[in-house]
Amino acid sequence: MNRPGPTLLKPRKAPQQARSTATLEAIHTATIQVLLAEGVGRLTTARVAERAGVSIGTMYQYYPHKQALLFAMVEQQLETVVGFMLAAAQQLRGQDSGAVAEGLALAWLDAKTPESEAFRTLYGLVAEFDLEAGMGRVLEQMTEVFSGLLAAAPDAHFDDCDEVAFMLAVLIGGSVRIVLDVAASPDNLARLRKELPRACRAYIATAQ
Amino acid sequence: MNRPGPTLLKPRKAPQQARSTATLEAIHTATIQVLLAEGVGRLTTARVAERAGVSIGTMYQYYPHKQALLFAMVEQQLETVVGFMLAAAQQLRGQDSGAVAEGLALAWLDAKTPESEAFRTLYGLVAEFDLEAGMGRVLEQMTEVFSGLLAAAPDAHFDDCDEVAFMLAVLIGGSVRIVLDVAASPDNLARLRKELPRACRAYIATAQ
DNA sequence: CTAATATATGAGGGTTTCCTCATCTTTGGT
DNA sequence: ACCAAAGATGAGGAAACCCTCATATATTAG
Repeated sequence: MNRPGPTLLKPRKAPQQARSTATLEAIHTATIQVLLAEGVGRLTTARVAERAGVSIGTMYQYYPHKQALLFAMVEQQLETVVGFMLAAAQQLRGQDSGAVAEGLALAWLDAKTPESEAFRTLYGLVAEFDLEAGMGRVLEQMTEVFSGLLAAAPDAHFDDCDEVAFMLAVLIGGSVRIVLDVAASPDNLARLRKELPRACRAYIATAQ
Repeated sequence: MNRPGPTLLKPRKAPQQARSTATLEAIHTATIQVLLAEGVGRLTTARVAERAGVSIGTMYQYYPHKQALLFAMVEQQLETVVGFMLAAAQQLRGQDSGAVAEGLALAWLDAKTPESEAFRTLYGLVAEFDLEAGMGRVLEQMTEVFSGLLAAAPDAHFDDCDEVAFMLAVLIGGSVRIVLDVAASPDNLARLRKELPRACRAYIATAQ
């Protein structure tokens, strides 16, 4: 994997006037649109610029190269999800372990479902450079949060809290991802929403 | 997603002499090697040919274009996994539902772990064209097999066998995929191998 | 109003990549 | 030993792509 040095991935400069903020937004949404409409293989600077209604050069005022743009966008999406989950976690603190498990599952679904298309398309880029690292980071963060929540649950004590939290994160993250990725019919989503919380509760119950 | 018509993805011609079979093998392994060493972005016909020790033209004798080669390789990998799981399923037929759940989890792990690198790199291509369809197909097949197995379990009867089977497939497939993808340390694999069967058993137990 | 700064433009150089095709070599049957 | 079919070659045409830079326009502060 030829990951460019981290420095090279940073944006070139931040917008300072309202005008440029809008341009950046346009570029970002255009990127998603192109990705959706044409696929990763046809995601080119020219196409993005055209769809955004800006010139090619404008893009390069803010990002040193294509990769930096994509990296920034994925990074932002990941942060959104993490923020959402942290908020949900606060809501669940102190509840019984079963409720925590169910709540986390539902929260994850709520975080991912609405903009699932955008997520999917962006994750198509994951293989392009070293984004596994970013997603691994998110997984670790989630494990930590989950672990704290389970430790604070009044009803139970676990042998290895981290292990259970890791498994929970993996079960939730994995199943949601796979359904959104390869089988995102409303039907399957309904099934998932109904069964995943139950599965998580069942796992937690037998894990203590 | 600009999926090329299905016909266009078919190999150009099949090898008939031993020599060409070897060349094809060389091309296939070279593809994986390049993918591992350089990443999707740098997977070019020239690089593959060079690594395989054959000429560029030779590749195009068997595949009409790059996509067809990649498509064929992914397809083959998927078939391997399915075959492996079908064999495992036969072994589990007639056992109790808990044992079936555990067995399926372990079988899936065994199918995916050994060549996890090859799988990972190939799945990096999934976004390039319409491979979600292929993976969706596999998921459906697995759901069907799982469902049959659960229905044949002597110890229990489920309200909606298909639903449970679907969820089981999603839990197993998702968690294994995510760990191999983004957190494939030996440590995490050990955790998964220990906890996933337990989680599956727990889910099945509460689902009837 | 003016100067200084921020933002936008897009033609085009240099590179990379895909794939063809005319030509040559190897193989297997007779 | 001979030949038709199978297999292999690789220079190069055509297209796509990334990114720069000299130039032009908009905005803000003083």
